[in-house]
Amino acid sequence: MLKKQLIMQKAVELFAEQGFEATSVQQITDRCGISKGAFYLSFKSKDELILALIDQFMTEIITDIDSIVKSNKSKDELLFDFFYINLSLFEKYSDYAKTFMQEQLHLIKEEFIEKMHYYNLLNEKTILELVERVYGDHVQDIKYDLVYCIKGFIRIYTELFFVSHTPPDFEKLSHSLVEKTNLLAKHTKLPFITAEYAPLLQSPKNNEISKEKIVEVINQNLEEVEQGIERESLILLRDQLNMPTLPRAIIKGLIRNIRQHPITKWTSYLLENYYD
Amino acid sequence: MLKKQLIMQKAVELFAEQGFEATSVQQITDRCGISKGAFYLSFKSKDELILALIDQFMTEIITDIDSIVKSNKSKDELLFDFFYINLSLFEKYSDYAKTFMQEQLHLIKEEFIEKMHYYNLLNEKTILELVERVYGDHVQDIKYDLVYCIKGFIRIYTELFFVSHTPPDFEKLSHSLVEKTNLLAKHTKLPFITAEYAPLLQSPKNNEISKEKIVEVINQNLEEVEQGIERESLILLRDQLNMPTLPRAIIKGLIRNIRQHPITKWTSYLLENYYD
DNA sequence: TATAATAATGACCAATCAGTCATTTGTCAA
DNA sequence: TTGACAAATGACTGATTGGTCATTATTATA
Repeated sequence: MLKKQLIMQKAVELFAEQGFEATSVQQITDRCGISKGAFYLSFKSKDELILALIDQFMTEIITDIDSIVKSNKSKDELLFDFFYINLSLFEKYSDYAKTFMQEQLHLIKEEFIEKMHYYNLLNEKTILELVERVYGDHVQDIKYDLVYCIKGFIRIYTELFFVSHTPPDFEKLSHSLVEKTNLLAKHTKLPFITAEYAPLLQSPKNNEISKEKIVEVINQNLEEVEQGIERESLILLRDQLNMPTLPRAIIKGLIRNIRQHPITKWTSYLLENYYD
Repeated sequence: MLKKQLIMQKAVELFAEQGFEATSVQQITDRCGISKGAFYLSFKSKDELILALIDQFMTEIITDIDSIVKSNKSKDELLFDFFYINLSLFEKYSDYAKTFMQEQLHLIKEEFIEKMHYYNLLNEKTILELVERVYGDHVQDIKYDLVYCIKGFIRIYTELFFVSHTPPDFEKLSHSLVEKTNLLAKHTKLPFITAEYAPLLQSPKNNEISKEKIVEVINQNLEEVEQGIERESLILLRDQLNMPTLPRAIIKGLIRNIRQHPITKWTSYLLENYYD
């Protein structure tokens, strides 16, 4: 399990430098100081490594952002924190971001694209929730537009940091983006994304978080998490999925218990959105 | 020369589908219905093909957009037309856009990245000129921010079209983006990109358009353009670069003469910016 | 220390690639 | 019809790839 993490870490470094088509398994194992054969003890194939990296990166980002949006911060703080965390995460995981954060990047294999698509929709849902929380019903007609403007802001300023190599002032940028978003929210009269585009955002075909899927993820978690509050909470939560008996407050509390742990926080995100 | 165009056309199709790392020369020649050897009669290497494609796409886009910005349209029309043309061009050259329009895409070779960087800076300069023309001195402090917001808008809505496969309504979107840009231009008080970022935009190291470079491009044009107004204009303009004698009005007129021709319009762009 | 079980190795394989070049095909004028 | 030249071909090469597997090294157990 430790070896696996080492490979993923070195691999994403190389991918950010060269792209994964251009990075060979040999290069990865060389940088890890292990043999080529050892790679295939951790991953069945190079593709599986890439899928694992996408999962690791996207679940990390999405849970942290969703956590901010769902926190009980004031409306004023909320938008600022959202931008600030978002930008900070992209900096922290800049190797991942460089490798995967291009929407229609050449992920060649359909499998990769689908996965990114799925995570992207989850992310859009979170941003939509943010907009609704911050601006309430006043922005009903323009909320989808706001989601895309926010995405556009983040995209282009992140790119600026990647290209310019200047030390980023996330504080200043976040304040600036809050102002811009507020301006658009208050004055926009001509939204572009109206009803006909909305379905894209509202959980299409495979965007749904199913009970079975969550149970699967929990069982996976249980293999990796030792004794402790998290483990107990996981087991109780799994039982609740199959046979609900406990009151909502308790369930909420159990979800809270697994919010912080790096292995289980994705599960808490899934559950939180399952019970909404 | 015709063969070269065929190869470029089919190649960019395949690149948009698979990315160029994953596309083999054999695949390209198969789709063209020619042999592999014939490819190397038109291009010295696969890399040379990619560089040629970047040149073709970026010069096409940049000249057309710059042409709009430099036209004598009213301020009201200008911004709308800018968005409309920009979006239309991305649709027209969607295969190119899919392949190249990802800023930090894995163009692996330093050479590719540099080229894209260069063109990107030219594009930013054009957008800056647009902002200055439309909003005048009122936006002195926030103009660089506006440039990036405009880029962000275009980026994210283009992506939306690429992903959603819905028929795009450029008219509606352009109106919407005009409104958004106007809002930001009128009310923004907290710009992010101030003096310290500005140098990035103001013709750095290799962003300059040199006389020698233009002469080189003109000589290349002359090999491809037959007799006609364009050819005569090119020769006169080349002479003017080496030994200026004619008044500005005449030079402007000569540049106009080569504005429309597909082969020479990039030259007209270079000259226009050389004489500004 | 001896034995079993697991972890790690790297030579090897088949497939694929960009690029080459001897050969063939096509196209002229004489 | 012939011959000279250019255009086009595709079998071939050497290098690189993802992935395998017989062998070796390491660790744990008795």
